[in-house]
Amino acid sequence: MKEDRVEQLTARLKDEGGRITSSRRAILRALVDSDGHPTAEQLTAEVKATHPALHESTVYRFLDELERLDVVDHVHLGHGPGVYHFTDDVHNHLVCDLCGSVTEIPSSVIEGLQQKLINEFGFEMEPRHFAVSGCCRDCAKKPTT
Amino acid sequence: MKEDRVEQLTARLKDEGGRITSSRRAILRALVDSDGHPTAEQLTAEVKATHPALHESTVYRFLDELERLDVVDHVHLGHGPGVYHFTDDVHNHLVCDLCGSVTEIPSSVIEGLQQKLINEFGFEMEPRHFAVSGCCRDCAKKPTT
DNA sequence: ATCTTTGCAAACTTTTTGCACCAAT
DNA sequence: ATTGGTGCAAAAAGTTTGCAAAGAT
Repeated sequence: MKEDRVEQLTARLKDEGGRITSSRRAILRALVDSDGHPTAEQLTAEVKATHPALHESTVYRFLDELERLDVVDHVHLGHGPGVYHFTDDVHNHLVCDLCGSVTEIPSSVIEGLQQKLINEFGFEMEPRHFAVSGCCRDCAKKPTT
Repeated sequence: MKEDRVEQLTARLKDEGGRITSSRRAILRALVDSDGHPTAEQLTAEVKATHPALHESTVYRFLDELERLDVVDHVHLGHGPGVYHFTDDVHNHLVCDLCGSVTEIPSSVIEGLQQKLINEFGFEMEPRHFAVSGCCRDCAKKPTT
């Protein structure tokens, strides 16, 4: 349940010494409700509908806090703003350079590479902060416009 | 020879209808000389030493032009400014989230993933615009500071 | 002479910060 | 009553743009 999710997270926040404000609850709601990869701006807009005074800086600050608690993570999908998602939603992103479409892929797809990087370079790839850019199936079909 | 490289590129530019100015030649020199991944800012600083009037916007515009000609490419290694490199210098980057170090890896390392993405998702990964973030060998050793 | 390219200043986008006020504990 | 969170405005940081002057062809 999405309600539960919000409650669970506010409890977590309280545990860590954080305070629960209506802004925060509303931002969490928006984050839980958005089944996608919202930007800070989109979250702000969403919450402003019911909470007009909310400022973008509050959203950024709260998202930072949530990142510190390892609850959310942000990814750069391309040149635009970063997008946020829950850390337990583990997957990776294929971003099309041409049309900007985002395809989620299960992390199993990249496990091979992950292992190789550890073996050969001692590098622990962070699969969450990782977007693969390229050209999606649809754009590959189209003649170069 | 690096001189040759600059000549070859100016010739290429001329072919495409571009004009060769002293700024452009100097930017190309700086790009050829830098054996790394210079940012637009670093290139500007470099060239300004001998060409003080140069403006950052000129560098950006010229780099855009070079990208259009598929001579250079830019990569986002992390949160900072983009870095530029010649497209024929094909390699990939491992960027450490903690210390920011950049490890170049041969593209052979990622060929497996590349093939998998084509087979499973019809997605043509663009290996040049692709940085893998994570934790490098050295930082993995250190206790979390 | 023409048409690019340049330098400049100013806008723009995304994110961060300083500060006084407000609100949760 | 504390202390942390908020709104605001302003500053960063990186990049782009409009424009008139300068320069390459």
